[in-house]
Amino acid sequence: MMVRKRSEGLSLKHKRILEFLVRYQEEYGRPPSIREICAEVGITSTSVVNYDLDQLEQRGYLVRDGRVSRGLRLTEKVKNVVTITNDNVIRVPILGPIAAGLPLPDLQPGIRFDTETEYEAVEIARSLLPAKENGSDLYALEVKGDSMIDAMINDGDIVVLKPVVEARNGEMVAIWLPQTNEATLKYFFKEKDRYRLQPANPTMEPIYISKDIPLEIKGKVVMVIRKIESFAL
Amino acid sequence: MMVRKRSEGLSLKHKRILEFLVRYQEEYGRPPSIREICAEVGITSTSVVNYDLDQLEQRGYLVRDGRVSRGLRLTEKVKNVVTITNDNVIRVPILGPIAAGLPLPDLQPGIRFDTETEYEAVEIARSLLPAKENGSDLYALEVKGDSMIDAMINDGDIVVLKPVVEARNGEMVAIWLPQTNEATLKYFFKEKDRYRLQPANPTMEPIYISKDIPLEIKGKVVMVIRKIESFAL
DNA sequence: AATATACTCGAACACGCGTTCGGTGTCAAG
DNA sequence: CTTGACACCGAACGCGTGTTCGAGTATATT
Repeated sequence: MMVRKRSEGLSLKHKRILEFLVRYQEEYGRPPSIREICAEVGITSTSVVNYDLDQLEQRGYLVRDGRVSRGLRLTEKVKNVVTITNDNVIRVPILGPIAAGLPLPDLQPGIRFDTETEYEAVEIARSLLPAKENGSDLYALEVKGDSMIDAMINDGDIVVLKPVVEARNGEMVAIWLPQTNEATLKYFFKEKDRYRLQPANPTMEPIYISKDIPLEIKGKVVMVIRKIESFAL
Repeated sequence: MMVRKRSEGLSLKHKRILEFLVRYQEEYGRPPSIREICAEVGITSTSVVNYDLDQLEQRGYLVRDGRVSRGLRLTEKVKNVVTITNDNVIRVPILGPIAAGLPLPDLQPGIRFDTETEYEAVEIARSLLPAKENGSDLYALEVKGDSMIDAMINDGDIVVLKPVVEARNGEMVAIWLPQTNEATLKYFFKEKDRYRLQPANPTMEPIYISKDIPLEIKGKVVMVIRKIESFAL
């Protein structure tokens, strides 16, 4: 018992095929064969898939190159139905400024920023990130003022962070100190009874913070980007 | 009569094949068949192309999926040989290191780096560059050591430069001082009888250099990228 | 009830395509 | 000269793959 749709629309099966086409194309860099589509969608006969592909072509979602294996190309219209992930570039939302006297934006690690609200964003080539990092939960902050200068981070720089609440020794993290109302970027080391916050500039002395003092880790810095326009005198 | 190459390198034919693979992939969204490669490169036998593809796989330029039609995927390494056109990302070649005691790589502004030699490269999203900058002549240097620390640039940072030989006041430039054998990055100001080289760190004092002293400007810094792995103790 | 339309199936066909193998010619090392 | 590594050829094999056809089933239309 199949669900019938009007001839103009897309049936559930059509969408499954389109999704598979996109997924396969992203993974292998080539379209699947008709029989591979059969296996995926659960159709036993190649002629049915052929039939469906003709329909999808007729409705403008793809173009078929007759008589060549894997001869189909997806069109722009597919983007109306299936979200296509670009493998080269990821968009990292800039959640706000970071400065000594400003609270850091609150966020729950793990949640994804959807397209509901619009953010400023920086685009980062995937090749700049570690291979294991998929980048889906990264966020960015724009540095205001000179307070991070001992971390070799200047006014206007953009820091890209991965949301974490705990840090391993040696990682550079964004820290919020509620008592002194201070946000800062430092290399983080946990010692016996204190935290050692090491500036990135090796000529500068570390700061020690007792474990009694509240300290919130907001994220781990994975990248710093500085766009240089001209000297701000 | 064919030109022989050493087994480690890439012959002219290999490059032609790789270029065709990229071109075909960009146009059709799938790899060509072996016989299509035959027709393109002017080889009559499919076994030869098969032979060459095995070599290219062995050298890491592609991955073959056995027994499936058009079953090959290009790897990142291909980008060292063939320029891949992509709207979102530009590839900036890393010409070498920059350090206090090292000469800066020589280059003529305007020339394009071709595929003769292989470069390391960084990928930068176009959206990070000024709109007018097309990015075709940019190059990058990898900072070695702490000598640029007064410019807030650390060991391992990557600086992206635009090749210029003259600088306007307020631009950050890569400078080579032949007399003291020093390469450095500073904000550049031309004054009456001297140059003023201003560190990026505003708490540090500028350096003054007489106009009699030779000074070569190698490029204008347009971006600094810092990838943070972990603290190098 | 009869007809048309849409969808599915299985099978067969013919060509596309990757793979393998024996053989030829070239060049450098032993 | 002999040997072996390397590049190339042509042909054949066999499976992958797109295509076509006849038939069956469900739903809607007349």
